[in-house]
Formats: sequence, structure tokens, C-alpha cells
Amino acid sequence: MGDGTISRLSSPEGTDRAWPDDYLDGIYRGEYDPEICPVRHVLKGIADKWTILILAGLKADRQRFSQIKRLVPDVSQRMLTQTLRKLERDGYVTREVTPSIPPRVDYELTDLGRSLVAQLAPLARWADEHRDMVGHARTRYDQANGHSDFG
Amino acid sequence: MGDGTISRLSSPEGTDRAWPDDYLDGIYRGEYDPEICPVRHVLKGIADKWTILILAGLKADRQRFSQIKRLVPDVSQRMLTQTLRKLERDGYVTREVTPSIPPRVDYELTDLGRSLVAQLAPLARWADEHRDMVGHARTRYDQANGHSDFG
DNA sequence: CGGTATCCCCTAGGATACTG
DNA sequence: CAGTATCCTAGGGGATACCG
Repeated sequence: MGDGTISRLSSPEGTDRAWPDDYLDGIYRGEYDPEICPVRHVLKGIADKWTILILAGLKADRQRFSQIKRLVPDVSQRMLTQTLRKLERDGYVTREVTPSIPPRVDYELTDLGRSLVAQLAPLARWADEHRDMVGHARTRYDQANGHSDFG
Repeated sequence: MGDGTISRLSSPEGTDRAWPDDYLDGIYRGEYDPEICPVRHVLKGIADKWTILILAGLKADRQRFSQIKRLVPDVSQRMLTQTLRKLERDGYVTREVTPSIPPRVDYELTDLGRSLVAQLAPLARWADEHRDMVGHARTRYDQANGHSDFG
């Protein structure tokens, strides 16, 4: 670990940044501690089955619980609640309860949440534009090797 | 499903794009089928514990198996192999075997892989810059509510 | 060196039922 | 309507041992 050689992978000579000015900065900053790495943490926070889709549903407007459910029809009530709570905890959304009967709960992106969503945009666009290439690559791979052990 | 109302969440009037020109396009394109959605698929492909870190290790240079292992010290041999295979299958990396003794295997990003890595950059930068805000939000949330049931 | 194979645990997440 | 609570399972992922 801390012997300093990790950052020597391909660092530009004569700079005091060990890595090029890109996202690796975040991953390898300082001691390489996987438990601390901020990129890992944020990624872990959004790298589940529903988070991105729910953030997507909230991008345009504040939404009620049931409206989000309608936008992401295949999420279970349990997971929707759980995911929204996590997003609230991380400061990405606010939760506002109106104690009427029946009750009403509105969710809305915070500035932090909107900021995150903005970062996700290019990735999603890329995903849409390159789905065919990935699909073809998979087909090729699976034909070259006989198995489909991946899912 | 396909009653067309899903895309009416907040679409601008008089356009034939149901959604603003951002990443939601990808998620909600056409029939909203979670099994097909390209964004979901790509996300799912990189949303595990190791993929991003391994892609990061490959960004600068072609690497041998053992070198990647050294860059990401806490990945198990099993998961490293498995993740690299998945990346190869999706067309993000190439795998080149040199049948020497001991054997040598080199991994390298494809153009597609480099393209993906480029999309990840702003997200990782964002993660690094906003880690404190997320951390504080969590602390606040956990103090307001007594529990730390999240991990 | 770069892998497989095996075992085993843990958590994400679905289904269902109940509640204020 | 917007949740809890409970039960249950698929599979992600670690540890270890073996192999060409």
C-alpha cells in the first residue's frame, strides 16, 4: 500500500499530480483506501437497481410517492420507499409529508441531487448511443465461446 | 403499459420529444420496458463493486493481470477474473494471452472502453468534490433519526 | 502467473399482508 | 395513499484449494 508506487503507473513526468487530470484523481487520491475512496462511495450509493431511474423520475418535477411508482412501474413498494429514504439520507431529495387523509408525501430533488443528475446525463446518453455496440460485442463473445454463463 | 401517458410527466408542449433533451431520453425511449432500457443495461454492467476501479486501472495503459491486482489490492482473484471477462464480453477490453512460462495475459481498453471511461470522468470528479456534502447530509439524517440502519 | 473449482455467507430485492 | 413488517430466494462476492 503506502509505498507510493501505485501512482507511478503512467504519471506524467515533472508534474505533481500523479495522475492525469481526470477521474482517477478521485479514486486514487492519497492512500489508496477502498473504504474511504469517495468515488467508490458515491458510486455505491447510486449503483443499485432503482436509484438512477428514481432520480430520473424526479428530475423534471417534485413528485408524489404514487407518481414515482407510476413512472417506474416495476419497482416494488418496499424498494421504492427504501431507495427514497437512502436518497433523502444522502441529501439528494427532500421528503415532505402532508398529514391529510389520505396522506400525501412529496419528494423533490435538492440542489445536490440536481447536481448529481446533471453528472449522470452524459453517461445515460452514451449508454443509449452505444447499446448496439455492446450488444454486438456480447453476441460475438458468446458465439466464439459456447456458453452464456453471464446473464 | 403502452398507453402513452408515461411520457406526459412534464413534457414540453408542441414538441415531439416527450422529454427534455437530456438523459431521460435514454431511459424512457419508446415503450417503457425495464428489460430493454439501454441505460439500465449499461448501468447494470458497471454498477458492481469492481468494474469502475478496474476500468480506472486500465485507463492509462495496457496492464497485466497481476498489475491490475496490485492497483486494486482488495479485489479477490476470482472477482478480478470474472469482472475482466465481463468487460471483455461487453467489448470494453481486449484480452491477449502470451503462452510463455509462466504465462502472461495483458488487458487493454478498446475504443469503446475508452469512450465509456471518458463518460465516467465527470461523475467521479463530482463524487470527489461533493463527498463532504453527502457525508454531512448523512450525519444530519442519522442524528435527526436515531438509527444507522443503512450501512 | 493466471487462472478454475468449491463452499459458504450475506445482502439486494421480490411477494405478500397489514396499518394509520 | 404511503407506508411497515415478514418471509424468502437468487446471486454477488469472499476464502481457500488446486491446476497448466
